[in-house]
Amino acid sequence: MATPNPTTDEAPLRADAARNRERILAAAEAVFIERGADASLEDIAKRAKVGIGTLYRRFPNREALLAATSDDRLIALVDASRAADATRTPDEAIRAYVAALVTHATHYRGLAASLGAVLHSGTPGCHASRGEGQRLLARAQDAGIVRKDVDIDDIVCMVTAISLAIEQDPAAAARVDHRVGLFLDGIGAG
Amino acid sequence: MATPNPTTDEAPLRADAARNRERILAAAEAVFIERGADASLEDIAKRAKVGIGTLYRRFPNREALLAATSDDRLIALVDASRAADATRTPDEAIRAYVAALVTHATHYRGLAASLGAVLHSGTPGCHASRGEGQRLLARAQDAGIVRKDVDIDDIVCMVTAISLAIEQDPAAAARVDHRVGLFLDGIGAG
DNA sequence: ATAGTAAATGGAGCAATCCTCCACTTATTC
DNA sequence: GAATAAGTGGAGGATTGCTCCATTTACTAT
Repeated sequence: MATPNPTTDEAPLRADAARNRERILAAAEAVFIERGADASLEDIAKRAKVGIGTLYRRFPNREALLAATSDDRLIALVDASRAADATRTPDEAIRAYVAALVTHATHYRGLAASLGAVLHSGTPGCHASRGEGQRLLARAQDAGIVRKDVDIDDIVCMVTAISLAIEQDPAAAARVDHRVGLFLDGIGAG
Repeated sequence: MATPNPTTDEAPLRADAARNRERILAAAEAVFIERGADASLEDIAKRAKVGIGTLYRRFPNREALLAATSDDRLIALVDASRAADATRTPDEAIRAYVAALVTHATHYRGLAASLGAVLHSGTPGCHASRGEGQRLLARAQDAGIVRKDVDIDDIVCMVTAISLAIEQDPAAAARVDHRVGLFLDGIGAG
């Protein structure tokens, strides 16, 4: 029984390990919000009341930890987008989704710069959010409002750039919709 | 004589210090290109044959060093833009300038993410390049080919996005003009 | 129950880097 | 050729990243 869980190919965690994993994630979220994405991993281990070795065993590097803490929020964001799908035009839907991603990427300082890596990490939330982005993009392209040669990574770069600008100057947060509009007009099939 | 140099309010550097400053800048440029914007500052000091204390005295943090190494190139870029001004339409001029900024921002890995900070650092090159961007933008807006609600920071955001895309996938470099075109179409006063 | 074993743990310890501090050196001025 | 202000270098403390492995713990089969 190498693959007891059909959605992953990893053996299930032992009960104590699963508990610790959750504790690490909760601590990481809290510390990242307090101190930014470059916070000390030892601080996180300490707050989770776990040895540093345990943290590294479960999350081999900072990226993995960032991705894992993002996971729940990314999935929630995808669910919300799917739920609202029927009530929105393709244009509204993709704008709303991009704005939601920006909100996610500015949840704490330093996350924006890692967004690209997080969305390539292969976690469930990463897959889900890329998938939803692709779906909305395809829908917009089918509707003829976005060019065919735009892909999901173009969108990720756009979200990253808008988020970095907010990090450097929080006043830019007021211009998120404006900028999303600029970019989407830019990639529009005029 | 507190302000012997009318363009800055700092006392002029002693001859040896000015020499070392140049050596540090040259070393920084080389090391950043080799190892990216997060290279070790001690490596830079070593290559400049200067103590680490000297580097910190002149450039109190990494941002300052990044901004200073960008300065010459930014000024060259502004000069080139001004020189070519008479021969270009407002549209051509702004496209060329944005493309030049992208080239600058992709000069080494990690610079794109700092572009916003560099262009807010207050160095001469930073002022000059923002000023030139504003001039070209105003010219394009007066000519009715760019929306009135676009500002220089929107442009910087756009340059950042395109540059990040190139960093993640160097093949995207071939599509710079294409992407600049897309986004400038987007901010056009259609 | 309990013995066997594979998984999990924690933290000591080494390496890399940041950045400060200050005793010493050097350029400049009068 | 003093006087002095500016500049220098690098030792060293602090922080952090990450590895390694002796020890502990949860699960399983009997």
